[in-house]
Amino acid sequence: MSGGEFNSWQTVQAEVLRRINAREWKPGDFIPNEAELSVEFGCARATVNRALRALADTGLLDRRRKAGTRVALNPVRKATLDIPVIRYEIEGKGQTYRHTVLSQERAVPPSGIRARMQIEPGIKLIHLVTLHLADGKPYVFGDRWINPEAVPGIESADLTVKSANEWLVANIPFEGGDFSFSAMTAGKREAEILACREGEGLFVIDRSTWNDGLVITSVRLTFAPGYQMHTKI
Amino acid sequence: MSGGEFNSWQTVQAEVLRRINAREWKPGDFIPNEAELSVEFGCARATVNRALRALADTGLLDRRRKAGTRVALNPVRKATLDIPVIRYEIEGKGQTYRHTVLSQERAVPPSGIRARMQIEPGIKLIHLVTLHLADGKPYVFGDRWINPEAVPGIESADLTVKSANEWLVANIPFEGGDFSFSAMTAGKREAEILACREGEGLFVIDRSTWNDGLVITSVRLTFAPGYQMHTKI
DNA sequence: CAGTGGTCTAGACCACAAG
DNA sequence: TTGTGGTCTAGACCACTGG
Repeated sequence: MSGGEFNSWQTVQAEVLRRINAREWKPGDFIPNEAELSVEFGCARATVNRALRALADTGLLDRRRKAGTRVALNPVRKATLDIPVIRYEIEGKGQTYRHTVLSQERAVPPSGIRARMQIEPGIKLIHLVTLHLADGKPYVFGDRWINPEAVPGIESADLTVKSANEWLVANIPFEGGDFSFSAMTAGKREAEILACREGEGLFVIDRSTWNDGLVITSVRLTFAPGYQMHTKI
Repeated sequence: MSGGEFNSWQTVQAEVLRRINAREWKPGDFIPNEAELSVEFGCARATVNRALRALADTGLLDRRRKAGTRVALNPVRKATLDIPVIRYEIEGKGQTYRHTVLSQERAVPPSGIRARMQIEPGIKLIHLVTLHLADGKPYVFGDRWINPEAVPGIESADLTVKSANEWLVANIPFEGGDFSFSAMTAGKREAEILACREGEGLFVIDRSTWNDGLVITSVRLTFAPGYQMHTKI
């Protein structure tokens, strides 16, 4: 019964996982507390803590002070997904990257963008449409709004050299971002830009990033047909 | 210069973040080692370690033994996204959930599925097509293949009561899964099942889960138009 | 109130990899 | 070889929250 060499947190984690998988601890069950497990496993409580905390982070355990630790009832697993810069994504596949600015202007944003970015009516933002190409073929195009108030220096940047996204991540820190993933149907504009047929299903990412309570930029990335985003648990 | 009350790892993390954002530590720069920081911040090295490790997990820092810790050069940020059970997702919005089995049979899978699931040619799997409805309207349909070798008891389960996904997560442990997100164009079949127009763009999730080196199930979820997946950094 | 997880500490040893 | 992060420990106190 008493454990053997469970002195590393990975070992403890593996054993806990084994017991969950073997249904020795079933979903909803409380498991022994950290002190008890540390005795059983012959290690420090901090080691048990690290192992259980990691499992809780993935959504497999549910931990609450005083209540204890239980095996999660509804396994809402958490996957982590990488948000790469498009250039790295393309170059990582061994393809050559190029991007072009289709248009750049100051304009009053539509209401949807205004709401997303918490902008007063009538304020003009920078509106930038860019196309990113992999091996010369359209890969994704970005329809981006930038709040110049939140981005000092953007006016003087040459965004035809470095893409807006790259310039922003290199120059403007941000606290957080919202992402949403969806699909859309290619209209005339998308079909032309991405060189695909009208009516094709396209993968879309909408992203806003903010800092100091100010929304910096909001962008819609529309990918050419065939794009896939991957992740693992 | 010497820090004030940086005795919690969150405080240390916040200060490190501030320095990165303020460009006191620029992308690519090495930052002081843990021992030095623990002296400066007046806390234990373990506290600094926890703070820096958390930042490295989000992709903001790059840490290597002997080399040291540097501010990440290419900011591949990591977002975590929840993989909920569809019923909970729908019920969480206050809508009523219902699902129906459109077909269930044993069949030899197409080669794509065979490759994904590492199945020998000619082996029959369980093929299950289900539709999930929110407030009576089509929400998503699942085209699923199940490896009966990896899922004892599936034959006797009534999957019209509990959906296959729910039955699996409740009864079959798994080590990991692959996810891919993409878009497709609604064909005749999708349009009929989801009650949408042919040619609409649809959001698609392909997921495989495995355990003990055996692929348990592979499913393609095709969502009705308008579906969005959200996450935050 | 009291039990549980959350965290900090000081010190120690180890594992890895850069030089 | 040696510096750096990675981890373990034993003990302590704290914070939250269930009863």
